[in-house]
Amino acid sequence: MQPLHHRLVSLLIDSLNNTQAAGDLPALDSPAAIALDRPKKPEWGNYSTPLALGLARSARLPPLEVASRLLKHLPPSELIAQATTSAPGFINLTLNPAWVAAQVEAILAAGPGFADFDLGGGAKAMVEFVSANPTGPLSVGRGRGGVIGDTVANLLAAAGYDVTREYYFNNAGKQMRDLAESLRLRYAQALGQEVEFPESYYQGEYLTDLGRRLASERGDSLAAAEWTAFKEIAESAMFDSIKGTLSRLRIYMDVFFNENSLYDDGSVWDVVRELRERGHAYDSEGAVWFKATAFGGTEDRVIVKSTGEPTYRLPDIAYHRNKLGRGFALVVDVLGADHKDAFPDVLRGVQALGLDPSGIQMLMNQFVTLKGEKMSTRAGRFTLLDELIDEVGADVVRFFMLMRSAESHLEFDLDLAKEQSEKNPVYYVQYAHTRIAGILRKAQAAGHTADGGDVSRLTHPGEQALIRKILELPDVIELALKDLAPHHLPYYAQELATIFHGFYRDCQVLPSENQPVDPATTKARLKLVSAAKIGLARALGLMGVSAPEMM
RNA sequence: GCCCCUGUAGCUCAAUGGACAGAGUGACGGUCUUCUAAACCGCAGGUUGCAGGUUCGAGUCCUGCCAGGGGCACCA
Repeated sequence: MQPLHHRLVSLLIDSLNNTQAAGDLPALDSPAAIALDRPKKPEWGNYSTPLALGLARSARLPPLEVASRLLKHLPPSELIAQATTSAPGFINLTLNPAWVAAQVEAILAAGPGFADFDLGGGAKAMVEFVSANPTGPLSVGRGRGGVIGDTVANLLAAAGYDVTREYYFNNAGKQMRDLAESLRLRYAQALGQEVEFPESYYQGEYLTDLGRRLASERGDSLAAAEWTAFKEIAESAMFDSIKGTLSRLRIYMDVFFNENSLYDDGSVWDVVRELRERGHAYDSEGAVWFKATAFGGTEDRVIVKSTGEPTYRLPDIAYHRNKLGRGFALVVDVLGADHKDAFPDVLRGVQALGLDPSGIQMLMNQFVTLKGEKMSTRAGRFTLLDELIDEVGADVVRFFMLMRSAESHLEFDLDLAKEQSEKNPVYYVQYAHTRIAGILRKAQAAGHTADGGDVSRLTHPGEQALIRKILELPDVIELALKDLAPHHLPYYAQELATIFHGFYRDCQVLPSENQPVDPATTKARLKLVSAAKIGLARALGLMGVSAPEMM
């Protein structure tokens, strides 16, 4: 179902063209975008636009005059019941209640695919997220990027993209060597040896546990083993842990991309060679520099150290070229605040290779605090994502991680999250869904069906408001994608739940002893609540939150 | 010192440059022999960090300050 505002904007564009063609407005440059708001006051209709306010100056006419001329040429439409102007120059559109009511059938026909629409045209899109190196279990902070990335992937799929979820990691380098040596020492300790454990090593308890397990399972057979043996054991254990945690949050990656493969296939060094050939890399002080300043950077960057080793920037550039080379029209990098400043250099690198970086977008998320405590993996003073899931469950973790805009700091309110009551917004939304499920169960038991229900009876303000709200979901999806702002989803879900609860209060569906309901009304309302159930379930599903039948 | 993000009700946060800045939570007061009260209704709460500017219109854009977070490596 196409976002509703597409259809309304298209009417306004027609109106603008018609008005100009009729000579009622001079020829003007069409505005780049036509804003459409949902006004607060009922007398301003369901949608309004400041279009005329923007045109007034170049048309040399009062805004209100522009608005009424536009209205005169607004093409007739089944969507619109009334179009008015209001000071200082707004155009207000009221949806046609008959059209609104009829959409219930369309929602029911769409079923679980309701709110899907074609924006991507089947183009390949990738969301790269989590991307933690396998040096430890996932922290709470990683959970935010994980949930955000997975939800953006869901949104892209709903909007007609062919989506790949990708996890980028590096299992070489100093980090992994430190991890291996840390494990070796923990293993030695578990065997009863007195060893000094350097502060720079990984302090986390998970390695102590793993060391003990090794000691009990393998005895001292690893005492003389190479560090690479410990690396393999640790890496495998850490990936098991990471994948396990992600699956508890219903996150499943399509691709685990190893940075090493970019060395194995030579593409890292190809980048250096090509940058040199294009004149965008040069040697200085024994290192190879990327001329980032030629692409708007504030300073040039070392890509190969004087030791001959690449810096992190080089494989990053090679990786992003690789992404584009795999045919992804859209690439979303979900990054933590600590990596966002490196992103522009990656784009410049890709551009320097002669590629178009415009399809690569960044979704930065700020850190998560839990009870005000800062988290640091290396110091081992962090709260594990697994512990948080144990505490509040996957639904609450997902919903809370999505609730704040990504660039805003997220203070995870554990007390509220643990609250299994009306205070918790997750349950508030889920409860609306179970209320509907309850009505449908009861209807079935009592022999009420929606068969032959006439949705044109759905004219009550509570009914109309509910339908209009359900119809907003495609618009919310599009907005969330345009701004890469998945937090619009939990807000929408809460609004939809609120409006449903209001409907529930005002509009009895099934007859009861003290509340008789016309059988035809029951049938029509059964259709409506089924449509509301579809909308709620879809909104929850996009967030990866379950939609329970009973609570 | 420079760059990026954030600063909005007591608290946690929304608000594509549009109309009188909204929710939740907390406080207070109501509504259950219910289509499940995990709900609903009412009431209270604001100089949108500060100072300028841009325009028909600024929480939103620009400049300068202040505060918090993140970065500014031949670390990732």
